[in-house]
Amino acid sequence: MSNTLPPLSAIRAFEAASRHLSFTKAGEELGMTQAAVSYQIRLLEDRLGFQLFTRKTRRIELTEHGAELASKVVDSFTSLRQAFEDLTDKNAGQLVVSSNTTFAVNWLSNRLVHFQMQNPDIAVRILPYGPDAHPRFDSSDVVVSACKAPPKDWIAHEVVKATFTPMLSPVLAETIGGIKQPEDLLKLPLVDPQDPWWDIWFAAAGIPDVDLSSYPNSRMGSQALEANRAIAGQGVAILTPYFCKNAIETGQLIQPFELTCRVEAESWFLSYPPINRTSRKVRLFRDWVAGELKRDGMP
Amino acid sequence: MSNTLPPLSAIRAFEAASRHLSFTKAGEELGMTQAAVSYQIRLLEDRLGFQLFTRKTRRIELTEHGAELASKVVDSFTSLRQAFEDLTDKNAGQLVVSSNTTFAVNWLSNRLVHFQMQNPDIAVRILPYGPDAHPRFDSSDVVVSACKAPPKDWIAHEVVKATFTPMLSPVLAETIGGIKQPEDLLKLPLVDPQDPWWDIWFAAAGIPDVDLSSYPNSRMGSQALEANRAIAGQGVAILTPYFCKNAIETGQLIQPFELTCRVEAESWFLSYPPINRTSRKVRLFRDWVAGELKRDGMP
DNA sequence: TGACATGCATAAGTCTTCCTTATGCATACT
DNA sequence: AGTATGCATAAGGAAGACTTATGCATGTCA
Repeated sequence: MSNTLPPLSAIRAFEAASRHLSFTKAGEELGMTQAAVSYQIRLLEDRLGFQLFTRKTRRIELTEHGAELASKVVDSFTSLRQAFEDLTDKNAGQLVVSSNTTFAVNWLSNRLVHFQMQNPDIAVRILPYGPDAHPRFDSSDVVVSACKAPPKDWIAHEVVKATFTPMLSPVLAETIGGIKQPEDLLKLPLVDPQDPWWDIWFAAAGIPDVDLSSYPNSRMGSQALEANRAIAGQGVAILTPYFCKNAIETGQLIQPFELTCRVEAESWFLSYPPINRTSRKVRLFRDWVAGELKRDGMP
Repeated sequence: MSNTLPPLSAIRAFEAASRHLSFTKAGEELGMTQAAVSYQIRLLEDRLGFQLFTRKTRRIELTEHGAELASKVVDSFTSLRQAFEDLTDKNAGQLVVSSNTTFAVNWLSNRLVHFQMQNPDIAVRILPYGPDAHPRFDSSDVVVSACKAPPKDWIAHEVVKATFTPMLSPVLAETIGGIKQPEDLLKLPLVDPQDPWWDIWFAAAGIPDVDLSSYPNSRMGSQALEANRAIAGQGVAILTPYFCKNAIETGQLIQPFELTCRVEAESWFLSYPPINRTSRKVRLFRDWVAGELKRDGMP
């Protein structure tokens, strides 16, 4: 198959002209003048070496060859338009959020209903990714990731600062007569003792160089799971208080100390590439997240 | 369906890039640089509002959306290419000759075999048209018409001058003891007495204002038919000698007088639009016709 | 392990091509 | 007859496509 299609602008003009059987109307559809269409058609005819239209007075007719070509070209363009339309439709109506599991489970999951009720025309698809996976930067419209900085050039909004403090179930605390001092925590099992946050917190609490190497390693990697184990009384977890608000209010978890730490600049960021700045669905989602945070009294 | 396709050049670049999964290769195929492809893809991505390719190092991958779009776009372009290829193939291999019946029957029909033997790759299609019809200027590659001048701007070769003289079968001539003088013809029935050529010929023969109105009107309109009736002895026909050569040589017809007439400038012309000047099949046909004429001793 | 090759991104400048404007022509309509 | 409509054509202009040149990242090979 000789790969050399005639100039596409000429084909496009022909496609429209063959549908309208009028250069003038085709021009209108394509947003150009009659003369331009005429020029393009002639170009195509010269290129092919035969007439596509018969010029009657004030009227054009497809020639035999022209008619044959027209039907195929119109078909091709129809499916081409369909392809783009499908894509933009689907794309406009579907918001893909790549979020790490923690945020997805602790924050998004139980609020998303509100967003969907406010925006019934947008189907939200959450792609959660675990601690060892990477966000799907490419296939997502929006990414929520916990990191020090989102990809370069991306637009980023800080959602929640990654603070942390130990949490445990009141029942577990009672087993050792309550938690009075940080040291008390070491009497209990830790959920994911390998979490680097422990070192930082204990250091801040005045217990540097705590050795957690003897603790069994359960490596949960996601606050959602860690919180569940903590609630079940299986150990002490080190969690972000904001995400535990509900569990604390309902008495499932207690936060024994006010002291919270954070790794400098580490936060959850909602981010998206600049190209999405003007995207309706992205704007709506971003504003909705901001609103929710404000209601929670977040800065 | 929103009719606004993205720029076609961008779509074309995407189509090629998606097949090669390489901007460089796509550029080669399209005869442009890698930079140009990169530019067009970016254009398309900006327009659509999302990425089509993921840029890995020294490699690109289609995103989810990109892959979906690619399959459809490639399909569309494939059928588009196919459409043009079909057309040019068919067009290159098929020569459509619109010829008036006289020339088609008297000249083309029995010689065409030779042309087809010389050019087995070209399928000749003759569209004959009767005396009251018009040549199919549009749907033909070549037109053979009897007229004073072919369409303006067309390239025309005079094939046969439209000369004429009475012809009849020797049997019919014998019924009145042979044809000695032009007047003798009036003793016999005329095939198509309404043919204007009669007036002209009789006038040239020294018998002006001959009144043929009483003759039965059979209005054949095509020399082929008129010749047949003359051969059958049904009357005298006024024909072009060149087309009767064979019938005369075989004794089916006689030409009683040397006198031939013609209407000024009226001829059979082989003509075609300038666009076909370089067409192989048209060139071959034109040259073949010229060769045949030369063999017949025509100028 | 450093030198080189490969492939994409980007900026600046050029040049082509496409399009508009303006006009003419033929013809249909009133 | 006069006007409106539709296509053709020429000339000029503007948008955008493409090239050149360069940078960057990384894989490869001596």
